[in-house]
Amino acid sequence: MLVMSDIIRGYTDTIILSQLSKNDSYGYEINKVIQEITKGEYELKEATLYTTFRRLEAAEQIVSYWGDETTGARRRYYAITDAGRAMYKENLQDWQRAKTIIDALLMEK
Amino acid sequence: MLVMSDIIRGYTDTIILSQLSKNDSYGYEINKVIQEITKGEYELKEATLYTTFRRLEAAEQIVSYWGDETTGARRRYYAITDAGRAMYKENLQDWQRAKTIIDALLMEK
DNA sequence: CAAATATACATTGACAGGCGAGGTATCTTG
DNA sequence: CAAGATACCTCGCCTGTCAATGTATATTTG
Repeated sequence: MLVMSDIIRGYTDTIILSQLSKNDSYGYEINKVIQEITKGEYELKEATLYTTFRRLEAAEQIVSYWGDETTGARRRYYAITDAGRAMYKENLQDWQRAKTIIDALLMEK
Repeated sequence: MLVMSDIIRGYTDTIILSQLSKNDSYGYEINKVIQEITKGEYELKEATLYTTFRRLEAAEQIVSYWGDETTGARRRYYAITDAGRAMYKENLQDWQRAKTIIDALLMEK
């Protein structure tokens, strides 16, 4: 009933901003990194990944540019903006608060 | 952009199961208790609360019965079922895992 | 060399949860 | 008696997730 995707729901924006706060990257790579970090326990679905890019770009929290690969498939790189960094910082704080709140609400007496 | 409701999204079921695992209760009271526990930082919207009751009851994780108040507004009490307790236990574990995963994904290098 | 697999992008449409807005009824208190 | 608290409920919109589907290129393997 409650699946991992529901649990993580709402964090994809922050997760992607977090990755981009370290360095520019592209969709396929970000997904790979996430799988590595979580040891395969969590995978962003491609549809979700790309909708999230669209959303973040529309909100001007990231910008994109095409890579100049001369070989292999083309890559669309993303870079975080100042607004994105600010949002990321805020979301990090919210996550700390949320953890405390949910822990308190789920705590067994 | 990221609001508390998004953050808590997906946990309303578990939060309510958690409350009912302590004792039978009714909607209005559960909401009050949650506000107290979170010191007003989080409030379940009524629409959400009652949709959640319907969902949990349909899934046979809770059952309901009318209180026998002779005064005041009538109350519909809810009790957790065995299936509900099992689900609650599972969700608690999932929450622990989710915390670890999200922390890892949001951790700044 | 053909087929399979990996890399890399993208959209559409359905589904589910949250909730604003609206509604009903009773009791208490100033 | 008006206002506010207690207590319930539903409808319909919005938003995020994702299965399914599609495109194109490069590499590996039988």
